[in-house]
Amino acid sequence: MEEIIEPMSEERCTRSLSSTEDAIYVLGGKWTLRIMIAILNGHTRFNDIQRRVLGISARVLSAELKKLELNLLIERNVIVDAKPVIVEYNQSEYSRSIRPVIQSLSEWGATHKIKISNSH
Amino acid sequence: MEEIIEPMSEERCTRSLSSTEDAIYVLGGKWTLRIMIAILNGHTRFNDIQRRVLGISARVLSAELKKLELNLLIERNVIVDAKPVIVEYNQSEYSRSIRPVIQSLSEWGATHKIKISNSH
DNA sequence: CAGTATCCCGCGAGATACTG
DNA sequence: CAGTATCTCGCGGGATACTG
Repeated sequence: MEEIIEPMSEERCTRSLSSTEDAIYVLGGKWTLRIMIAILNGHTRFNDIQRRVLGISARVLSAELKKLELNLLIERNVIVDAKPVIVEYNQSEYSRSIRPVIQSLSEWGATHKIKISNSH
Repeated sequence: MEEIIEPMSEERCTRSLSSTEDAIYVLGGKWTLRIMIAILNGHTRFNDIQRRVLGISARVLSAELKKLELNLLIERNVIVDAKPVIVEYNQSEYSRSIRPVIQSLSEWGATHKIKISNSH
C-alpha cells in the first residue's frame, strides 16, 4: 500500500484559506488598519481620526467605523451631556486580539521591503 | 509599493503602520492568497490554477501572477522542450516567509468567525 | 463637531473572443 | 495550453455641500 505525500492536506489548507480570507476581508481594506491604529493611538473622535488618516473622506471614514464596530473591534460611545454631543470611538477589549496579526504583518512587511529593494 | 509619506509624529508606530500597509498591499488583494495557496498546494500551471481559484478570469490571474513574481513569492519556469510549451508557477524559497503571516491571519480569522457568530 | 446627501468619475474586473 | 485584446459596466470612493 502506497501513500501519497501531499504538501499539506487539501482540506486543512482549504479551511485555513477560508479563515485567512475572513481575516483579510475584515482587516485588508485600504483604510481599515490605518484607522484602527489611529484609534489604538488614542485618537478617538471623528474629526481627529480623519485628520490622522490622511486622505480619507468623511463618507468613507463613517462607513469604515461602522464596519469596525460591527466586527467588535471598536465601540462607539456617545457622551450626551456635553454642549455639542461628543462621540468617541474606543478600542474594544477584543481589539487586543488583532495585535499579533498586526505584529506579524508588520514584521513581514518590513523584511519584505528590504528584500524587494535589494532585488532591484 | 508605496504611496503617501506621512509627516506625523510617533514615528515608531508610523513605521510599524507603514510596514503593515506594505504587507497588506502585497497580500491583501482579493485573489492573492487564494492563488498563493493553490500554488503552495502544488497546482503550478495556469489553467490548473484558474480551475482551483473559482471565479477568477484569465486576465486577472495573469496580472496577479506577475505581481506575485515581482514580489518574489513565485517563480515562473518555462519548459521549452515540450510539445506545446509548458509554463509552471512554482513557490519560491522566499515564499516560506509568508507562512507565519498566513498562520496568524488564519488563526485570527477562525476565532473571529466564532466571535461574530456568537454576537448575533 | 459628527456625520449624511449627492454627484460624478475612474478603474477593477467580468465576459467574450482571439492567438501562438 | 498560456495567455492577450477589447469592451463594458458597477461601484468604490473623491469632492463638495449640507444638517442637527
